[in-house]
Amino acid sequence: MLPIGLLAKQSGVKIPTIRYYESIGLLPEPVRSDGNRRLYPPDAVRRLRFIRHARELGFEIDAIRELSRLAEHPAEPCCEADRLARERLAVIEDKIARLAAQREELVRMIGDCTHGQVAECGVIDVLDDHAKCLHKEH
Amino acid sequence: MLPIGLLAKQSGVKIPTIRYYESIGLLPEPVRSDGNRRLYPPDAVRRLRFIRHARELGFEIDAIRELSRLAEHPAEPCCEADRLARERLAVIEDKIARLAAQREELVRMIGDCTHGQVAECGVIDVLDDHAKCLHKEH
DNA sequence: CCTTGCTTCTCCAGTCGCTAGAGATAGTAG
DNA sequence: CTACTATCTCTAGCGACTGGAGAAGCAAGG
Repeated sequence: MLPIGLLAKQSGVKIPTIRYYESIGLLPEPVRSDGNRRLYPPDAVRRLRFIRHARELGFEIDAIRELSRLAEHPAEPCCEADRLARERLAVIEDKIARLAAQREELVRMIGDCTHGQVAECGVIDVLDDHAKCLHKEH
Repeated sequence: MLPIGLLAKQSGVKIPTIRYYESIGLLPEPVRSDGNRRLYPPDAVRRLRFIRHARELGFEIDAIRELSRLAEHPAEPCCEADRLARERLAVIEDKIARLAAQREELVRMIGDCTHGQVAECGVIDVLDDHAKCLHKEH
């Protein structure tokens, strides 16, 4: 059985975050030692790594709730996992598209900067007048 | 002089957001009517559009504080505006890179899904074992 | 036995940029 | 005068943590 500090080290999830996950019910409450310290079974490391990995891929907590439930039930059909992954992919592609548009705009603004006074600055100028944008909507 | 609802319509910024901007000092406190309603001068529309535009490009409030200060002082050198824009650009490129890595990983996971049981699901499988990832760090 | 220093405990507040709601008042049209 | 709309203030909530205060447990050294 591991204390929380060791679990944090082995899973790569910080101690307060582990406690937070417990508080929102993403992790089950572990048993406690005589002195009220949390004690985790060895496979808690795997569970937490799973969660961390899913977070790194940007899955939201509620999605991870479902994903880790599925991971504990290998016999269930995986269509739900597939759906969640596709959903996440769609969100990512949307974000990338938005960021790419922002980047394009910013590059142009920066290129228009004369490095002189604000009055001639492409950056301030474009911000001041949306009509000078490439995209009507960002 | 415009009431807040009209300002909201003309600037594209919602009423509660306008009040929020005022509360954090991003917008100056407007004069009030006899009945305590906010009344804005016509150029408040331009100021708010500027802010909205900067937000659409992802600038943080503190950066916008500085940018709108600069916009009101055309004679100042614009190097600060330039710096803020470059900083924002760097953040965007970093985000895009991260998201692209996530996307790549997700596409691969989804491709590995057998559409059968969780036990053979690429999605759950990869989440479960970080070693199956393309990138050590996301 | 006592101290030192590390880990862990609980609880609460803060982050960012809004957004939503409650309940009260002002202004306008009929 | 009555509806109805617009606006007012204040408070709390979102998501996913993160940090701090202050107390208590625990192992090792003297």
